[in-house]
Amino acid sequence: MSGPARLKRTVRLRQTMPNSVGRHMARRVTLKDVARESGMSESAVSQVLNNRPCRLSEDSKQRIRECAQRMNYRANRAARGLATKRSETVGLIVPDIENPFFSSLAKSLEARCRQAGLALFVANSDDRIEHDCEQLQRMDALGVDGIFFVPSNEIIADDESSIMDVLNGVSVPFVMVDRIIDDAVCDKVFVDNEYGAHQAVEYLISRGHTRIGCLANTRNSQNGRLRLAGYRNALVDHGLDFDDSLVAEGDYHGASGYGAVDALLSAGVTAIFSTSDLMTIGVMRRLSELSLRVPDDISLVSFDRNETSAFFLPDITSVHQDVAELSSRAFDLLSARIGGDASDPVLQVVEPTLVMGTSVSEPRDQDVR
Amino acid sequence: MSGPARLKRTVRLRQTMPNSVGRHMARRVTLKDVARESGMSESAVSQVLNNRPCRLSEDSKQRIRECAQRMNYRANRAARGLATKRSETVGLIVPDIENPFFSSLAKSLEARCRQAGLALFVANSDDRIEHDCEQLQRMDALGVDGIFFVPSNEIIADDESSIMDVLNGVSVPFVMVDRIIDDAVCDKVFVDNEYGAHQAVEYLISRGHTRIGCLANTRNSQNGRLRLAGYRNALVDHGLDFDDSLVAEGDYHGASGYGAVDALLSAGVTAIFSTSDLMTIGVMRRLSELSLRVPDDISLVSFDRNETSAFFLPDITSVHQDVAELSSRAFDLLSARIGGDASDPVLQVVEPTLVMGTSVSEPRDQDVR
DNA sequence: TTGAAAGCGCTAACAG
DNA sequence: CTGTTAGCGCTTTCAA
Repeated sequence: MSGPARLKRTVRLRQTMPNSVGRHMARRVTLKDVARESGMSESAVSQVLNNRPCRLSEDSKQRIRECAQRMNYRANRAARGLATKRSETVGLIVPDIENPFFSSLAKSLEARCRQAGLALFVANSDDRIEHDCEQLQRMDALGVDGIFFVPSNEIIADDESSIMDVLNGVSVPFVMVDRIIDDAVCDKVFVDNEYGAHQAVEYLISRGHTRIGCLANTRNSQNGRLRLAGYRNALVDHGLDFDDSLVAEGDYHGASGYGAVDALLSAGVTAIFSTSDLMTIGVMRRLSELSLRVPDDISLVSFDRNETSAFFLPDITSVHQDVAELSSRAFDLLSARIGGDASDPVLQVVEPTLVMGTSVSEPRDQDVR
Repeated sequence: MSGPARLKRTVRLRQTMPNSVGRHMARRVTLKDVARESGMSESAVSQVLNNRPCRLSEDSKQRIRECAQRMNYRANRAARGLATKRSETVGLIVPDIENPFFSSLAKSLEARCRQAGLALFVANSDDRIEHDCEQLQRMDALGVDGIFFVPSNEIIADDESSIMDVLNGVSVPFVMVDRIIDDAVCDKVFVDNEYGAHQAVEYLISRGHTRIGCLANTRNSQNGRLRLAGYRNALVDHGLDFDDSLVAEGDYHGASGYGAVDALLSAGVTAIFSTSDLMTIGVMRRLSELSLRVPDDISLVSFDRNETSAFFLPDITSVHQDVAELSSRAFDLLSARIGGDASDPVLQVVEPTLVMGTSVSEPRDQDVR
């Protein structure tokens, strides 16, 4: 349909700017330039442009401002930061920016920071411990005022020791969000994953299910283990046995959800608790291939709810993590620390809620055994 | 199910570190400290730690390295940047980090940058022109080495003039990605949206469809308009009439897809070309509610393909934008500019491909009219 | 009212 | 082989 000629098409064209070679990049105008141009001293210019309480004649002030404007002066923030030890910039490190939960967190934090006049820079660690360390040090060395940090799962799984050194070496405040390294001494805010799962499963039980499958990422996710724990505890709390064969291992991606369905079905489940949205998508696809309908043939509860999954049919009943609340708490905490608060580290828990959809009904026939 | 007591639970606890007040934040150790400690000059330390070709005795070198290590010295990058005019950091500005296309772009660029020893910081503009300007200036002032810039739609829609000033004032190279401001003088790399849409519609036509609906965001998306143009041109190229009533307006979100379906159906379409994944989700939901099956009752082609939509049933035939290719080109371009390349600005086009799924079949009965 | 001077932490050119 | 010096661009104290 397209010849290979269409591929790798590169157009080299002369743009609007007359005989420009590359883009014209003016040397940055500095404070000194403005000082010279306005006939004032550098310090005077600095004062005025930063609205410092200073006693210069209105005349001089005007002249300075006018000059700066005309010359299109903008302060070099790196230099300013060097002098003031403040950059009005904070960082966020996430394991996977493609994960809707984290991109939503990023957006939410960004909005909050902007309100406060801070810029937020997001870095992706790819869920790799060494990248966490790199980014942490880099942001610190670059002079951000504080850091929101969502650690890699690998860290929590492997060894906490290597990162502790890095963490201790960071010279700005940071708060740990969503995923927690127990030994770290810092503010932490996270969602009560265990409780969320507990609610979900308790609900299924209340609708009459007794053989409930659970799909969880326990291998490399602390939160995944907590969700499984919530599942287990809910069963136990209601006098049901925990049965290994009803638990499937997933990895937070669609394929693992897809692949887990058959085993769960043959174990005779009447409901599935899938502990992440992405996996739920895979589950639904497989169910659909098998011509099983939700909730008529099988009930389904999920975790999270992104823009995409919100449009599924049927509406999936799912555990909702309040990202806005999470961001807001994290922001307040970091903000206070940046402001100099030196009180003891704090642990804050955001409670998830079960959002009702239409993906759950009573089990079809009496349970087999 | 949970008393309000569980909400807003805040635990204030003493952490592992014995009588710490807040987190212990050591003063950052500086080059001077290392110099003093090792009995060498600052410049010597600097040379050694940066592996500069310098002629110091192995002995001194060792001592310096050992000292730096022991004192846990890490260079202040802001200061270094001030001195060297290089930060080894580049920025990316995207309109909406929650949009899977952009988060995927971010991740891809990040990987590419990391390979090259650059850190990538991502900023979100919320598709607001003033935020674009802010972020651009801020990154510039902070001393990044270059910027990947995906402009807000608003810019392209509203007025280009206001941002041109800002763009001209930026003192580091930048490349425009995916969305293009025509007047800007800089490297640009984008996907041929018009051609992608053309392929999609041509394919539908080849399968016998003549009444094809199009769902596009033309109001505030240049790329949306291009996709519509591709649709139109494909029709015309194949001797079909362009019919206004077969075009619905969307906004890239699920709800608009959902809402557009009924009108298209009553206009008698046998196939729908939905120009974005997110909208397609809404379309599918509505079709499903109406008990219309894809592709038996209606054919569907989409644009993009993210992790979520890849798991839909049926597989949606869709126009695929090669994010890896896009990033790679953008990176090479920026990289060259950072390296000093001053040749004329370049325009690069990445061709999208139509990925075959199973969402298209021949129209059911002969077309009505 | 205003400016000079010192310094933030680092690098680089040049002189011993 | 090694140290001194002079900045990078900005802020801030303090003296004039």
